[in-house]
Amino acid sequence: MRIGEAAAASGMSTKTLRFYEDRGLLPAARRAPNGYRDYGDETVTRLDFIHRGRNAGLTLAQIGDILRVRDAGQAPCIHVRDLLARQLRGIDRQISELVALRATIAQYHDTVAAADPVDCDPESVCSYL
Amino acid sequence: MRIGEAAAASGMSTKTLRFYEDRGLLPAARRAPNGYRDYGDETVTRLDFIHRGRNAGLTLAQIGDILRVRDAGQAPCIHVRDLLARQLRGIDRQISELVALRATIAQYHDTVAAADPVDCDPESVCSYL
DNA sequence: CTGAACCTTCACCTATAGTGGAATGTCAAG
DNA sequence: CTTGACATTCCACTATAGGTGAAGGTTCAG
Repeated sequence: MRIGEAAAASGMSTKTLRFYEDRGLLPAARRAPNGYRDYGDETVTRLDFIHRGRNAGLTLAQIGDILRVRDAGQAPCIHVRDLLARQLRGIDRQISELVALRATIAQYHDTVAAADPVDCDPESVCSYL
Repeated sequence: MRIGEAAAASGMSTKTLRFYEDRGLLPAARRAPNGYRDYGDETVTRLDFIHRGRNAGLTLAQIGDILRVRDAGQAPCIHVRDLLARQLRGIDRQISELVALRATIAQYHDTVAAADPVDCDPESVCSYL
């Protein structure tokens, strides 16, 4: 698969794929005889993982750490295990922050929804927004 | 409470507090006769909320939206309700991304932890990190 | 009276995550 | 055999977020 196809399949630009390679999120791609990058299907899977990580608010650096650990696969040392444990704790913390925040916002929402919602003038700027 | 105390109480710099005021996350502070900002305890609570939001991965803009809606309190219009509903959906999406990611990472972690973890040479750079 | 803490304004900084553009190479279709 | 779509590298530039620094001036406690 050429870079354009991989980009299309993952909803990213070719620029972005080369950029990810440069940042170590994608391994240096196999090359066709003409020098073009030649990707396998696993690259699209990997790009989806990156995409999900981004959506979840992880930085490229964090995602890169995880991917590199996963790539290691065999012969994991104790430091790798600890890195993953730290990532898990960080994500757990982030999830519980979000859940708490969600509860707070849900409460505001319920209060607002319970009151008879007055439709304000759509022409004027809503003073709360 | 002066800005320095509020900053210390919330673990931020005075610069940051003025910056938040500028961005609308803090209301324009009451002023002492000498022109110094004079904060009440609720400001520290508010700063903590901002802090938690940041930790959860929300942007200042998102946090600001929530705070402004909360500040509105009375007379909420339909747009406010919709904004809150959108925020909730966004946060739900973010949470589910994180939960999915957590599962994936937990799986890597378990695999690694199951293997007999060899401690690698602490002097050399770990090739996976 | 001096120094720490405050005020404003404006510029600048660092990181993150890309994007644009130039100059060039490859290749399939017409 | 050229034209157009797609590819290559490399360097510069952009946008956004979230601040920080510096200049120049006031206020106040010791």
